[in-house]
Amino acid sequence: MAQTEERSNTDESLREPSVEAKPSGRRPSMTDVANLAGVSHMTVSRVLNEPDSVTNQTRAKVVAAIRELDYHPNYAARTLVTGRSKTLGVVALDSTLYGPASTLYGVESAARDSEYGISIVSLRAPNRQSITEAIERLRAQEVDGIVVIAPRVAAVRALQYVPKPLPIIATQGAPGGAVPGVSVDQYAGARLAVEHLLKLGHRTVYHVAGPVEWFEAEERERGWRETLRDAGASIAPVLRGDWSPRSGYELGCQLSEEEGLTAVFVANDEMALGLLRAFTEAGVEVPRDVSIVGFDDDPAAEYFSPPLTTVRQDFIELGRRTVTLLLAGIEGRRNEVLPSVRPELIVRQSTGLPKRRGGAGLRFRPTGSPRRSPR
Amino acid sequence: MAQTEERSNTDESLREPSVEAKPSGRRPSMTDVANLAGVSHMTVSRVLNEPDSVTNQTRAKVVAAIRELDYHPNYAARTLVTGRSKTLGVVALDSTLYGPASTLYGVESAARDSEYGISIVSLRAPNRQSITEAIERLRAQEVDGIVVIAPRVAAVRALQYVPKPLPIIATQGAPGGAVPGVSVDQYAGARLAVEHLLKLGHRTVYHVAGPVEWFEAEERERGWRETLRDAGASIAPVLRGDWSPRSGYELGCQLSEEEGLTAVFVANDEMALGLLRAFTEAGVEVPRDVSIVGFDDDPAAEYFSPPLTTVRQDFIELGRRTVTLLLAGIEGRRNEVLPSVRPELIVRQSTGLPKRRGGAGLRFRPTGSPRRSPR
DNA sequence: AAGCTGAATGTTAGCGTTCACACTGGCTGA
DNA sequence: TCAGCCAGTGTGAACGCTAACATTCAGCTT
Repeated sequence: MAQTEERSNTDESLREPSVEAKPSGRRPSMTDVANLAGVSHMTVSRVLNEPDSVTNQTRAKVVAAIRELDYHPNYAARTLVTGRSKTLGVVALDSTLYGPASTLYGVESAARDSEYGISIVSLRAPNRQSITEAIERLRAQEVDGIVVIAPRVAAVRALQYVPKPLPIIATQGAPGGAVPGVSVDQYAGARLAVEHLLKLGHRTVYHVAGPVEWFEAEERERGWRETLRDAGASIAPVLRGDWSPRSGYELGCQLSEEEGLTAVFVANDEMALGLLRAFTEAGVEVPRDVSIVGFDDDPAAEYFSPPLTTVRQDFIELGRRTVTLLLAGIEGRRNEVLPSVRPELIVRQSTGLPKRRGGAGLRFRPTGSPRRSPR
Repeated sequence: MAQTEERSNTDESLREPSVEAKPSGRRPSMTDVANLAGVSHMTVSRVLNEPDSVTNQTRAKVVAAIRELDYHPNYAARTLVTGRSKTLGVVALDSTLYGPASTLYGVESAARDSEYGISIVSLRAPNRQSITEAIERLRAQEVDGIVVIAPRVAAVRALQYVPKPLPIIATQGAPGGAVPGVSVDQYAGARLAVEHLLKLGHRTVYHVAGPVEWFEAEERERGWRETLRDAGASIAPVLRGDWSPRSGYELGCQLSEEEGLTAVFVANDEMALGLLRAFTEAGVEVPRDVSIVGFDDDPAAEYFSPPLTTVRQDFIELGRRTVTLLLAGIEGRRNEVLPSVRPELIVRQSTGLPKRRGGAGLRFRPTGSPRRSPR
């Protein structure tokens, strides 16, 4: 009864509006809408995809029918026939860090504005196989393009093995690399940080870098190194962490024993927090004894002790540009180039004038409670 | 030339193995595999979906053909006919916070293990309309079920308006609520925190709660309140933040002026950081003057100044159980109940014995004056 | 007035799967 | 011996959509 399969073959009167409602129990299809509106399913399709090719009057009827039935197009069917899913894949590594999480948010937001959905795959291990596997997985889901928020050198190298010409893009990727990328200008950000320190009068600046193989880490390090070089300052050996507060802490313990240290540029805020902690424990006071600059402007950075001077990256904008570029690739407009996003220095209280020259080594403090300021 | 469209119509000899390879330029289809293996497309389908219903020999041939052509099934076609996409939708609010980001990671990881993909939609505003819209969006993408990592009361209420019986589940949702949910036992976590403080000798504990409308906030508050009540302690009015460090800071400024305050239970680590900062600025020393306990165990908490005593939630496990429950719903095994995840107290250095009885108001350095005002 | 044009709409044939059923043919049991 | 069965396989028809082509018919041109 519910199904009316025995519709007569001589159906001239079929095109009466409202005849033949949707068989209840199933989601309404384009044909159901067409029947209700008294048009062909193709007209419904046109109303959805190229509304201008349909009369105002017809369109109104169809729109009304769509509303009445609460019709939603079936993406699977559309994908099957067009070969496009209107979905972007995102490969994320370590998405609990502030930076990647924000970038993901920016990407999602921008994709939505362009009517694209987002499928996400996290990486378990940051090796090439894992990346290849993630990409395969997304390909199987028929994504139209892929964003990689795992800007490691190895990752990008792995991308080159992607067999089919699936548009792919890396955030914070190497500018001019084999895989197109959009990035915040890490190099410029690093320069901002180091120049700030130099301007305050520090004679040189130490650097706690991110892990090797990460483009961001490399660019920040390069910015640091070249700024120092340009200023004729001496260049201390680089210390290398893994972005985590823990690694910052461990490196901080080392640094607190370093003679003559007055300023550190740390490659992200999380590590800077670890450094701060290590210095506090060692009785090194920031910024009195040592100035610290971070990177990212994690919302927490403002509440560190002391509030952290850092370089702000606009991750949302980064996500937005990434999607713009990827969609350009998908729609065939290759080779579009977007300028990198400018970072911004946020000066807070973790930086100050260098300690007066000739002071004692850092690890020697006046006896007594090391934390209490002499008041 | 590349395309071989003119394949003859009289193709009786077509079923010869290896005759008629896939027309290059297109992704191989099931039929291409079938032709290569000398079987029907249906046999290929069976090899993929119910391998046991096929002879070893046949299966071997088919598998070989699949390998040779590097065949991957077309999910869109499968989804179209089965009505299932093997994709889970995730609605996330504020996914740059540590908790939600970790949960997302746990969900993704668990979904992958069950061969499900993840589509994500972020919420712009935390209102009901936005949630409904997000769910609509995911429904359009034909997800098989939805996880909501935005455990607000309003959100869950919105879920009840979901028209079709789409399995839906909320992390950290109300146990026994209208929408099923899995959660870390927030109530127990709060008890852990407050009992710890009480055991140290604090006569009462203040509470900085999360925003109203959040289940987590409510449960933590309830745990705090009941523990205090059970201990016969007095209950101070609740302060309410929005999870952000900034709100913690603002509330901390207020609290630092509070007479008789010796212990605070803060509903998450980010706000606790803000509190710490406010106290530091006000000259209130933690834990000497005031003890603080947070919630979540953000990896950064260990490096706060001082390192934060907090309640650890296993977000990964939470994500895992959420997916388990959701898949049970999808596969028709409704009403499955999973026990909540136990939280764990991590004692660090932000808690200690209460200030020696007596003592002036908090913003004054201890000078040995009696604390209990002889009222 | 006949023919042409082109905008608006309709018809048909897939896209690559799975589902429901039909067909084999070797084995069972009477 | 032969109906009956069952495991293994094949056939054809959906699923809901869009692409490509076909049709209609008002408004022109000639």
